[in-house]
Parts: sequence; structure tokens; C-alpha cells
Amino acid sequence: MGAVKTKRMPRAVREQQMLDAAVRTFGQRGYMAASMDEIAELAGVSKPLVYLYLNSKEDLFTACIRREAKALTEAVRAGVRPGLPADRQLWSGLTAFFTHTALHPDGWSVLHLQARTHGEVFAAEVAAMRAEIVAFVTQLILAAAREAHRDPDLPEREVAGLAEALVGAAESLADWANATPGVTARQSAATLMNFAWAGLGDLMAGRRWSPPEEDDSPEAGTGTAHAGRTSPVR
Amino acid sequence: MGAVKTKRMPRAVREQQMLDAAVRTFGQRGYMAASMDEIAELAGVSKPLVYLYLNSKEDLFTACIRREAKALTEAVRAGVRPGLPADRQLWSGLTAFFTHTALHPDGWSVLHLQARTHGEVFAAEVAAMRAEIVAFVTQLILAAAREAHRDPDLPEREVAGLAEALVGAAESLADWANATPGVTARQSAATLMNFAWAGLGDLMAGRRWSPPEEDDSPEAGTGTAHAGRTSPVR
Amino acid sequence: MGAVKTKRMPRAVREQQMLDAAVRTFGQRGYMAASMDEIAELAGVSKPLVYLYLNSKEDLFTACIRREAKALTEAVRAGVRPGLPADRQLWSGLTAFFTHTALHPDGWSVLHLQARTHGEVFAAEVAAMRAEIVAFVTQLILAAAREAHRDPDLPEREVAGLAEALVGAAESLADWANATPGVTARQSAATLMNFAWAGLGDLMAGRRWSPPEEDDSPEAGTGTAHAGRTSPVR
Amino acid sequence: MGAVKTKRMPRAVREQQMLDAAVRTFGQRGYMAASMDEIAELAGVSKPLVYLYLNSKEDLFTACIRREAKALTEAVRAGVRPGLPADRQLWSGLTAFFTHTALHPDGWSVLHLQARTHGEVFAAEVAAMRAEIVAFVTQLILAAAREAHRDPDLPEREVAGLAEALVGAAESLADWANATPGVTARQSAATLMNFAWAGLGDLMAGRRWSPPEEDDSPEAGTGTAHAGRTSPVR
DNA sequence: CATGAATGAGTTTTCATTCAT
DNA sequence: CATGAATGAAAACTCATTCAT
Repeated sequence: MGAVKTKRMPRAVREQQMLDAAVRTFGQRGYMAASMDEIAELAGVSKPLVYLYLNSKEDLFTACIRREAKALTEAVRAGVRPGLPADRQLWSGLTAFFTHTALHPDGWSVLHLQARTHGEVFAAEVAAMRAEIVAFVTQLILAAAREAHRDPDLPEREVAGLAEALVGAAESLADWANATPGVTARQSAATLMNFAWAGLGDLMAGRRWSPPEEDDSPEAGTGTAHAGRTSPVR
Repeated sequence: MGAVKTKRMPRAVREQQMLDAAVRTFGQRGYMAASMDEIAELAGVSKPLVYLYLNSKEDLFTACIRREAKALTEAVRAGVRPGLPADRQLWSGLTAFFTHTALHPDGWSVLHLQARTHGEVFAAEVAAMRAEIVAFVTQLILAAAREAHRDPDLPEREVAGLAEALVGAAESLADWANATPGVTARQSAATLMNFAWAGLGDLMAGRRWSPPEEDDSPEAGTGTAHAGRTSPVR
Repeated sequence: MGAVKTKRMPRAVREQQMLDAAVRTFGQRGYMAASMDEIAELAGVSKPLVYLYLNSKEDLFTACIRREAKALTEAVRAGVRPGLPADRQLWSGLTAFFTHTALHPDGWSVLHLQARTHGEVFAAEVAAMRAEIVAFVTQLILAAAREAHRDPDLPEREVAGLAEALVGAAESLADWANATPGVTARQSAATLMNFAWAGLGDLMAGRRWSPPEEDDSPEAGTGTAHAGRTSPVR
Repeated sequence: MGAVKTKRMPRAVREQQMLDAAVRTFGQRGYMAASMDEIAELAGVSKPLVYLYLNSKEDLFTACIRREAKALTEAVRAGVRPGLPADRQLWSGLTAFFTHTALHPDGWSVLHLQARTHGEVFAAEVAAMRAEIVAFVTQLILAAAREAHRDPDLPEREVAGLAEALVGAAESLADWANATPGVTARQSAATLMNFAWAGLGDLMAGRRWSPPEEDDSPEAGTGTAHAGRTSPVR
């Protein structure tokens, strides 16, 4: 099993083998630490062929990102049954998401860790995919409100923030699940539903948690502590 | 401000200057893209001195991680008043967390992005800090249950998952807040409390979201879908 | 015009197409910067065919040099009418030379620039052609002396030097004309005749310019100034 | 004798050693065929040091061109005595030129062959130096006319052409002398003076060689032969 | 201590060249 | 013959790291 010296393959096949090797190497070593030598060897071909087909390290990384992003979004889309109620849709989407990230940890590492730490160009590539998912979740939250026959009086901006939080929590859980042996996709999904869905329900019912009035002084000894985004020390 | 040509400083001070420069460079460029030349110049010292004090690039990076991890945990700890009810404690802890990550974006980048993308050794360093914070949050959740005079009958394992989710969501929000102008620490904290605390409350009241019985077939055609962390195809 | 997809041409024709493409590419890019890929594509054939017919890049370049050298010498020869007086013969030879180099700038670039800058082997190839032309010019100078019924008492060696100078000046002028828009072949030839022929006439009449006696000290402080070709410092 | 492993030299000295090695390598191999490895080894240093001091192959080549151009122009300038009559000035300038090119054949190859065949940027660098020399020669021709108390009625443009021809002839002769053992700088200078100076004298006296009226048809069989710069087949 | 001089070992990338079909 | 698949060898360039002064 593994890279048997198979010669003379059609281009399309070889390209996939190269992408497989690249995703694995980039996912484990990181973009910069991954060497084209290693990728070529893992793919079972010579370096010039990698360049002939994929042009450059940058292009190769971009191709990886695109392929993995497409695979992930399609897995999630395929996992969701359009007709179901909102919570069921969210559940099945999350399950598909955690299943896919568990089956393709290197692809997930490329998307979630590597692509975001190695240049705006790559980050933008992932941001496009993420935006699509956030939009999907936003629709689900609004649908849930409609199903409950409530007018949650939630400003659009807040809904966006909640969707962000939910997606972000899912991403973190995926990392954690991949790093923690024994956690299944269903468990991750259940944890997240329990953690968030009831909170969302309360929110839509108008019950929200109110912060106390200016009681704190974190960042001990610093008067500007509550300033949040005041220009940080550079 | 910055690298004034000041001679003859005690070693401890010089080391801090070097770490300042290193955190900033690693945070902005990434571990591999950061060059020792740049760090030394930014610190206003010669390269051999950096090696004399900090041995190697790896050691320097590790030192950065340790310093920033310590600073972050201490900031959070200092923000929490032990006597308060659990929700207030969580609120103040989150506010301290978001405040600190906003004031030290390069340090946060080193901890959350760079350390996790450049080798197991560095990742382990951060994992230790994270474990501490997760433990703290776990205590809060249990305290909340006690305060509600309920026995939520939550298995330890599930509590751990919830704490993970909460911490993970906070991390994601910190990234998002740092990348989105105009979001204050208080706002981030409020969003997260609204998003999660009610869900936690429901959970502790015994109301939980129940997944449907084995209805899904994610990763179409693959029987191992529910296997979560079964060894992925390598 | 150019590489139409015409199949099944006789070998000789295909070879000429390849040489056309090669001369053009070598002339414009230079020997090393020219890639076999580019040449094959410009010739409208596949790379292996180029190797089948012409063996290697070196052989291909040599073939280019030979073809262009032959074309140039034949053009000059064809331009000269054997029966005319020496000055008229020189004039028509020069005109033919400047006309040819203007019509085939890439060929001229290959001969005069590229072949001389990329290795002894190629330079020798051109040197052979040049020797032929120099010999022809030498004959013309001697003929001119005979026509003038003078015995100029020119040592053979000096005649050789003069022929060299004339040919060299012609080469320089050809480069200059090719780089300067608006200069015709007749103009170049006229400039050179005016520049040199009277000088030659005077020489043959025994009037020569005499250098002063050892007055100079070029290459200040170096006693070897008059040494010309003594082995230079290596 | 040669590159003894001398360590720890001041930067200025090492840079000259590197330029020496580079001029020699570029002059003999050509710009593209010269490898930075070879240059570094010949200079007796490691490659990184070459890059540290001279940035890139392009910059290194440019530095070579500049240094050699400066050396050549200064050698010629130093060889000319301002007070002398024009022919004596030209004689001493030519002698200095041929002496210098003979003593520094690699430098001359870099200037005359390599720099002109490897990119506009380099060619421009040499063109500047050449323009300076052509201007100097132009002044000499005009001075000669003045000394002869003649108004040669030569249009400025024609004088420029003659200066070009003279400089071009000198360049060609320098190449030839460097390739032909036994030719001294004085001999080259004398040949060129004999070849050209009398011709110039005749020209200034109003005696010029007149081409016959449209008698020729070089480039046998081609009707466009006399067109000089008609667009060549591309 | 501080610093300029110096390098070993690696990186990405390109190209002439060949074979199997 | 024609062509797509494939590579050995080398090139330019970079960087963490170390001494001698």
C-alpha cells in the first residue's frame, strides 16, 4: 500500500495524487515548512512534474485550498435535507461538517489553520467559503424564528454575530475533536446543539442575559481596560 | 519610541525587549517568515546577542509562547472576582479575555495561530495554557449548577465538552473581533453570554436538545460515518 | 503565415522551418535564454522531432550558424561583379553586406553577437566565415594597389591588418544601422567608403601617418604598456 | 598562487575580489552561463557572502559593467594630453584604449560583448560610456578641421557618423587584437590611424568617394534589395 | 559584551532531454 | 512519425547560526 512506482498516468489522475500529497504535507507541516521535494516524493513523482502541472508552490497551495473548500461545502450541503425544520437541518449540517473534518483532518488543517496564517491571498480564498456557510446558518436562525411564530426583534447585525459565533464554535470544536481521541461527529454536534440552540431559543423569546453596569476593571491597573479596540501597543 | 541606542541594560530588560520584538514579528509574519535578522534589528541589538540570551529560533519562539500565555492567563485570573455568582464570574473573565486579546493582538496571534501551525512542540506549549482555562470554565459551570440547587445529572464528560465549546467560541470571537474594527471587548462578551448562557441554563434545568435516532447518512455511501475519530485515510 | 498545422512535409522542409524558428529565437533571446520549447512551438512541431532531426541544442545552434554564415557569404559574393575596378567591387560588396544584414537581423545577431558570446566552439564556426571575407577584402586591396600601378611596399601583415579593420568597421556599422532607424544599406556603404577608401589610397601612394617615437606612457606606471598581448593578469 | 583562503577581510577588499572573479567569469562564460557558484569559488568566498554584498546576479553584473566602464574611460582619458594637435591626441587615445583592452580582455569582453547581448538594462549601461567616447572623438574631428583652417562643410550628422565608424572600427580591432597573438597596442593604433585619418583628411578637403548611380542588385533575385531598412521578414 | 565577517544546508524553480504509446 | 508523460541536474537565492576581533 502507498506510493507504488506507477508510471505513465493520465494527467488528471496524477494531479489528484499531487493534490493529495500536498494537502497532507501542507496540513501537517504548514505552508512554509512544507517543501516541494517532500510533496513530490510523497506523490511518487519528480519535482519538475509537479511544477509542470501546478506551476508554483503558491498555485499548488491555492489548488489545495480550492479542492478542500469545495469538498467541505459539498459534504455539508449533501448532509442537509431542505424540507426539515430548522433545528433538524442545523443538526444534520453540523453532523456532516464534523464527519467531514474528522475524515479529512489534513484538509481541515489546510483550510482552518494554514490558509489563514500564510498570506491574505490564501485567507481570502477560505473567507469566501466561510461566508457561504455563515449565510446558510443565518438563514437557519431566521427560519427558526419564523417557525416559532415569534418576532424576535433581533437586529440583522445581531443575527450575523450569532451566526459567526455558532460557526466559530463549530470550527473550534472540530479542531478539538480532531485532537481528542474518542469524540465522534454526533457527539460534537450534540454538544454544540445543546450549548447553543436553547440559548438561541431564549434570545428569540426576548430573554437575554444583561451585563452588569460598568463594574469591572480587568487588565489590572490599566485605566483603558474597557476600551476594547483602543489602539494596542505596537 | 522603540529601539533607542541605549547601552548597558541589565540582562532581564534586554531579554524583554527581544521578546517584545519577537512577539511582534512572529505575530505579524508568522514563525517561518520571521527572520532573526528582523527581530534583532527591531529589538535594537545585534544578532549574536539574541543567540547568547535565547539560544535559537525555536527557543525564542517557545519563550514568546510562554510569556504570552502567562500574561493572558494572569489577565483573565485578575479579571475574575472569586466571590461573585457564576454568571458574573464568567462575564468578567470573558471581558478580561477579550480585553487582553484586543490589547495584545500579536501575542494573541502567536498563541492562537502561529503556535498551532508550526509543529507539535509549540502546539503542546499552548495546549497546557488552554487546559488551565478550560478547567477554570469547567469549575464555573459546575458552580452554576450548584447555585441552581439542581443536580443536572451531567456526566463529567459532557461538562468538559461544554467548557471546550465555550472556550473555543471565545477564541473564535477574539479572532473575529480583532479582525473587525469597532467591536469592543464588552460587546464580544455580551454576544457570547447571550449565545451560550441560556443554553447552559436550560441544560442544567434538564431541558436538552435531543438528536433524532440515527437518521443521517453523512459522507454519502460511507458506512463509517459515525466513527468520528476512527483513523482517517492517510 | 508561420506555423500552420501542415502535416507530412519532407524532412528537408521541416528542418528549414526549425532552423527559421531557431534563428529567430536565438537571435532575439540569445543562446541560453532561448528554450527548446519555444523553438519547437514557433516551428510548429513537437519537441522530440526537433531532437530527432537536430540532435541537441548545441547542434541546432551550430546548424543555425552554418546556414546563416553561408547565406551571408553567398549574398556578398553574389553582389560583387568580378570585372569591375577594385573600388566598385568593394562598394558593391559592402552594399550587399549591409543589405543582407538589414534583411536578416536575427541571422546577423546570431552570427555577430550570439555565436561569439557563448563558447569557443561556436565562435570558431563564425571565425571560419569571417576569414573567408577578410581574404576577399585583402585581395581587393592588393588589386587596388596593382590598378594604381604602385608598389606601395605594404608588408603582407599590414595589408591583413587593414582588411581586418575594414571588415570590423563594416560589422560595427551593420549593428549600428540595425539599431538606428532610417539608415539604408547604401548610406552605410557610402559612409564606410568615404571613411576608409581615401585613407587606403593615400597609403598606397606611400603617404602614411607616422606615430611619434615612443612618447607615451599609457596604463600609467606600468612598464609593460607596449606589450600588447603579453599575457594579461589573470 | 591564487585564491589562498584568506579570512576576515574588510568589506571593500572582499567586494573587489568578488568583482574580479565576476568580471573574469562573465567575460569568459557569458552572463547566463556564468554561475554564481563559480564566481563565489573563484573569489574564494561562499555564495551567501556574494549575495550579502552584491544582492543579485543582475546587480553583480551591473557593478562589473560600471567598474570596467569607469576603468576604461579613465585609462583613455589619462592617455590623452590635452595640449597636443588633434592627430596626436587621437593617437594617444587609441594607444591607451588598445593597451587597456589588451591588459583587461575579460573586462573588455564584458563591456563589448556580454553587456550588449543580455538585456536592455545592461546595454544602456554601456551605451552611456560609449556615448562619452564618441563625443570625445567628435570633438577631435572638429578640432582637426579647425587646425587645417578648412571649412569642411560637413553636416553635423555626417561627423557623428564618422565618429561612430571610427569608434566601431576601434572596437572591432580591439577584439581582433585580443584574439590574434602578437599584435601590440601600438600596431593596432597605427593601423587604425593609417586606415582612417587620411580618409578623414580627404573628406575635410572636400574630396569624397561617390557611389555609382543605382547600378547594383545585391540579394540576387530580390527586388527589394536596395531598400535597406524595409521591414525584414519576421 | 558588541559587532562585522562569514557559511552550510536548504529552498523554489527551470531546462534540455528521453521514452512509451 | 507524433505526442504526452516524465526526469536528472543544476541554477539563483535565503537563512539560522557562529566566530574573531
